[in-house]
Amino acid sequence: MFKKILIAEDFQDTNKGIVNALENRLQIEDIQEELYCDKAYNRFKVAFLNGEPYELLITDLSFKEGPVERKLTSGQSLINAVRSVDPSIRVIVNSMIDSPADINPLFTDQQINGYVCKGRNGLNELITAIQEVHQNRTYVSPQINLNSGNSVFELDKYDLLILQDLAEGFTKKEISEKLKLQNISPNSESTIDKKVSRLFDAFGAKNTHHLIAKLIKQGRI
Amino acid sequence: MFKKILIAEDFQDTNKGIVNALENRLQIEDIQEELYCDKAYNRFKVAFLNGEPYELLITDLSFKEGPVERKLTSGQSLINAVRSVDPSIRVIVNSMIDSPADINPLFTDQQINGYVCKGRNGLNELITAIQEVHQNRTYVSPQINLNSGNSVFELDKYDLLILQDLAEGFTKKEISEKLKLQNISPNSESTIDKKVSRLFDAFGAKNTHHLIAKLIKQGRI
DNA sequence: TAATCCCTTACGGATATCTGTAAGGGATTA
DNA sequence: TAATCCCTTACAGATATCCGTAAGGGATTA
Repeated sequence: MFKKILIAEDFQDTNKGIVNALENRLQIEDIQEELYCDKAYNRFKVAFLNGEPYELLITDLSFKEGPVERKLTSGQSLINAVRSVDPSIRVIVNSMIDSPADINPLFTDQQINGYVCKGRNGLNELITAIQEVHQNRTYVSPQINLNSGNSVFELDKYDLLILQDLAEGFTKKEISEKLKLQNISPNSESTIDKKVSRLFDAFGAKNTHHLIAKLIKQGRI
Repeated sequence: MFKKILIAEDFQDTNKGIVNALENRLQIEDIQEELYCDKAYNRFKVAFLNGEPYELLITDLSFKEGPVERKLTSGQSLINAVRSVDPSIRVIVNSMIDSPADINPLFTDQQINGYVCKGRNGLNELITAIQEVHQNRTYVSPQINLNSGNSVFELDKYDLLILQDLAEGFTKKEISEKLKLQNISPNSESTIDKKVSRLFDAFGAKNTHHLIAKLIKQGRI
């Protein structure tokens, strides 16, 4: 079993719950908890440079703002940071997010080793995930697999780019210009129009207000 | 100190963190945890009818759907239910919600005794809250008091009526017609225009997309 | 009573949206 | 090569939005 684990989780109650479970149920020798991504990263780096690296990082995705200024503000950025120090570090994400659209990139882009969705069985799943990852397997909470079975319309990165800009009040003309500046193609106002109209059909929305409202309520934007 | 406490919290890791803290730091004799509102309510009711009532309920507000059908789906409904059994039960809410607009009604309408906002100091605050409530005082996480100093813009019922219709894809012309049919005044398209423009200023939104996105993300619609 | 303020409403102009049509280009297929 | 399909783009017209101006009416105040 792992001997040295680092936990990044900003809610104190959750944090303690995880630490207790790992101590009592897995007899991990060296567990360290941090409430800030930056602190977690520093601790990770120091341990690595001292030749006593952590073997596993368990991290939340969302971290509240605090009184301290933050460089790393999310689990995703923490993962990138620790991987730049130690590409072989294994990572389990423990978060309340349950949409496959958000979780898939963690595996494909960031190559995490496990994903546990917080919930009524979350702690048990986390224990299982740790055991699986220790055996060099990946783990995903079962309810995530089930959900992804539902043929939900998948929003790709391009869709999200547009939708997020619309939700922030940019017009399609402005979005078109932004895409051109970033050399992202396609980028014509007309194509953006078409893409969004297609999403109206896909989500049964009457207009942009409706579409954005639906998607935010579904937690997809 | 309280001898008998009931905890309703659906995230297993958080739940365990709270239970451990209460056992170790407050030496509560009888702590019971539940992952579902309905189960918490049943346990509460049985204990009350047996003449061994709980003295304190600690509950989250948001509870995930589960495999079991639920009657009570939120902390608010759980509080109402237990109060109908035992009006004197003391209640502390432990939630991640931090908007005064949502928290104030808990005190004014539901007369809870304490509110703890989950976060990096949440467990310490919860301990303090329990001690305060035991002394018949109320407790609110300090960051909430600070926030409530910010004069939050209040959306009245008329605003909400319009915003909800906009979020459902109705045009201002359609909303105007709906209001006329319902004999709600004012109802001209022009006035609706003005109301919404005023909300742009109040919330720093560039246009309707932006406004709706902001308000939904804030949980106000 | 007269002045003032605020809310409602109408109207108009500049933009933005939504939708349909059609042209051009790349990829696949016959 | 030719036919086909799909994606991108341009364009145009009907609506809808955003925003400013101004008129009318009710309530408050001098």
